[in-house]
Amino acid sequence: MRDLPKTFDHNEAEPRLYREQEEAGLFKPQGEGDPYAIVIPPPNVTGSLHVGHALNNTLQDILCRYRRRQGRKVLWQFGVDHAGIATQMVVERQMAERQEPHRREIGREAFVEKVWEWKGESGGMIKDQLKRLGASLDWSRERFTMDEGLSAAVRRVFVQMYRDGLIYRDKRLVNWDPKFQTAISDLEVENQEVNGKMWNFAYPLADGPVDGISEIVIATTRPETMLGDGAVAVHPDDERYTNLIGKKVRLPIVDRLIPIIADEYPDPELGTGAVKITGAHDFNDFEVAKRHNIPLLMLMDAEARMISTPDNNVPERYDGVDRFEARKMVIAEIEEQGLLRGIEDKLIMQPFGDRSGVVIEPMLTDQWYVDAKTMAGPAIDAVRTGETKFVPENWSKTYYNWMENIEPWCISRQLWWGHRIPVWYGPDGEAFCAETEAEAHRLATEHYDGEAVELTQDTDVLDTWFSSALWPFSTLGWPEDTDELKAFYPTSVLSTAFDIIFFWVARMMMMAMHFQKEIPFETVYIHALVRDENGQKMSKSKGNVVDPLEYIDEFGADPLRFTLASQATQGRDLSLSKQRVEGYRNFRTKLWNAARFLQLREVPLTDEVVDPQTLELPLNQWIAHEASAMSFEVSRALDAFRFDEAAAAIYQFTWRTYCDWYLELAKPVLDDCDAAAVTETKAALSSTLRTILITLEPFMPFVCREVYAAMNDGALPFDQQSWAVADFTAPDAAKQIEAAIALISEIRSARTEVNVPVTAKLELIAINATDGARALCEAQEPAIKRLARIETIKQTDQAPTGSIQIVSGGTTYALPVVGVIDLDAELARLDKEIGTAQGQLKKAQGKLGNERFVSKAPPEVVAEERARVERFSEELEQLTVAKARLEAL
RNA sequence: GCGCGUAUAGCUCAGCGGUAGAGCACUUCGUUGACAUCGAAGGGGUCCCAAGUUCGAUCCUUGGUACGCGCACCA
Repeated sequence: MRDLPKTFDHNEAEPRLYREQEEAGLFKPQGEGDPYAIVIPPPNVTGSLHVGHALNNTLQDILCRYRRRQGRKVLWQFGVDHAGIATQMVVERQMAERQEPHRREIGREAFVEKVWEWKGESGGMIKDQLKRLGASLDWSRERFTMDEGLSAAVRRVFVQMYRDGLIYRDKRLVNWDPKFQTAISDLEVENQEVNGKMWNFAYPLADGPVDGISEIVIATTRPETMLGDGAVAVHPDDERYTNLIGKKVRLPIVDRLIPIIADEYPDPELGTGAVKITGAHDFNDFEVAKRHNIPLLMLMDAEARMISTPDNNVPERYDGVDRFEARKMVIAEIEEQGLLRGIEDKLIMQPFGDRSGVVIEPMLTDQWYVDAKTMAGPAIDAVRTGETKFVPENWSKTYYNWMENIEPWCISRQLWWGHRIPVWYGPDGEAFCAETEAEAHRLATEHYDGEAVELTQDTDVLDTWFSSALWPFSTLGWPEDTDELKAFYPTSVLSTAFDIIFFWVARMMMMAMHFQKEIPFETVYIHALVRDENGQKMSKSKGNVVDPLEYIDEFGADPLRFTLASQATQGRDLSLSKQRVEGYRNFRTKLWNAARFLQLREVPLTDEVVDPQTLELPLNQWIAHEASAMSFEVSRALDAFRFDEAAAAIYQFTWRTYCDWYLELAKPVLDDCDAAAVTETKAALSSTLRTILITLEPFMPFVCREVYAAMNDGALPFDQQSWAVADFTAPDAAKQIEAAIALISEIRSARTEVNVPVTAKLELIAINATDGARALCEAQEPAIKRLARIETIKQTDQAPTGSIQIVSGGTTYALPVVGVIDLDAELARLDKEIGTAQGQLKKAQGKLGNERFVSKAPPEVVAEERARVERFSEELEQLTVAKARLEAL
């Protein structure tokens, strides 16, 4: 046993303790137990630890440490995501800051080289931060979505899906990000409401007025796209326009003739009921254009600047003009021509790139797609049958909702950082999809009848989420048939935030069901969002972002972890407040000091196993009983992912039960009792502390390890201690100690209320004590004396005059306080007690007086109510007697 | 428009068909040998509103109010 210093220095201890664990190999799968695996949601290589990571990784760490101690062979798989757009953006920005040439100038290969360099230098930051949090990840198995093995997995999957027809190339409208000049998926588009305008333009009828009508007025929020209009559509039932269907209008500015067509799409209630159709720049219009065979005119280049081509007929003055500038020009020209029929302010939904923040442009391009609809079927079934469970369960609805309406997944990105699409093209554009270039050549040679041809690889890379979707099996070594894959797949739990269900969880489900024919994980635990202490969403612009590392600096990782766990309830976001972290820092200190108390009394941690059955003292039986209950409660809660309940149980037990009561009640035993009682109590003090350390360790690994190591006297190393605690109950002992606690509390309360000086030692007189009360006073005499500041305990059948009287457990106790008693205060106190008893009695009697309650309520409820009536009337009687005596003085 | 969620103490949140809880904050008292990062005692709630189901509703049902989130649409 080594003396614990007065305080726990987390800044010194935590890094040291972490190193010790890592060096001891504790984070690697150990033993031959039932495998338990969690794959970490791979942080971005650009990432740094934010509160969401802190929460998620704390919870995963708790699960892993808990399962390890249960003897499971635990793998917590670490890895990092290459984060295509995000990383390319970071590196490009850095290059710009250093005034280095743009990536296009240095070329693809050199740029990718630079990104790898950058990754090597600054990509590991989050690892150190996770270590500071205490995350027990297996660093030796670190993977990267672009390492060799995972890249091979990506190619295998792509080729397989291509051959199965689940990946295909298609020309359709995509969400185009003009800043990054790449396509992005629907999920990467954020629709935001912005203040915009709606303009009404008149398109003159080409062949003169029809029934006196000479123009058709369309409404648009995007005037610049009118340059590419291919038609004007009206609803077939819209009587205003029936006569115009089939006529042509002269499109202003470009001076093209376009038809007026009838289609179900226009809503007669909206706008003018006539809709301009720009097939190449609007998703709805694209569908209409396809139905009516209307030409799709591309208006913009990759940077969303207007282009003038022989095809689109756009006047040359627009060539190279930014789309928003072009908008102004169009409006001005329309107005000049006298065709502007109105402007209206309007809130419009505008699509923005989630990374770039610029307005997304629908563009007609060739892209690669995954047939998500086909893939979704088995993934939906896996959740519906309960093979994979969402916790909390209601997230499965979100999952179904999305999966059942899933659209093709655009997986190609016009970026340089990422997995290059494994497709090579022949001179005639013929595509050869293969895992290697050599294989592509083989296919090509075969295709071209033995003729060797030049092949060029597709220049696009894959969506980052494509490789993440393989994470649960690619990190275990797939496509190789590894031992890890056999042992740890399917993984046990996936823990993540709800906003990533579509991006990641759903796609992992689809890929896993297709390639493993088995679920990727048994449980998807969806944790809450961390908000600031006012419940506000954290954001850089609000300036309310909490840096978890600051809390770790100030308080240590343990309190932060405990705070996050204690707040991790189901179905509600959590608010992270500094005060709460402080509160749990105090909790850590409390535990520390309890351990110091044991040291002071020379109680080390040993492995002298105390069989609770052999305990003699009710006090020790009681703490063993409580410790057992606590341990089972924590297990139950963790099994159900109720981190908050687990944290509450261990907190409550450690502070309230062990420190407040058990240590205090044990002191008189240690001081005054015989050697056997002292020995037994020391053993119980020790084994209960050990239970606390074992149970708390998943939540507060650092302080628990430090205390255990310092106090260990010949016991097993901490990590060999098992989670299991004897299932022990001692109802009689529990009853007695609870009664003692109740009595002591009531004496203390009465003393305070009647203003008895704290230092005054009183006599306690049990009046006509019940057998139980007699036994209690005898067995717990030292404790009652010490904790309630009692001089002597007596039994009598007559209350003395001039005393406070309390009723506890059916017995009246008198505390003679002649000279110090505050008569009015005691009267007031008794009145309060009487009032409470009366209230309870009335309530219970009321129920029993209700005929229907007695006949319909379950018998045990009725019986309970009867017992309450008895108890409260007795108590009331005793209190009334006490009051009468007092008044008689 | 579709879907999900929340409303309980001053604050942040648990909870339960039968007696309403925790942490923090607040009040009073306290340098008794683990702990002032502490201890003891205490104050504080129409469990959002209304109706219904029930012997009994804070809890279940319906409707309302307020707030939040996701998806879709808006020429």
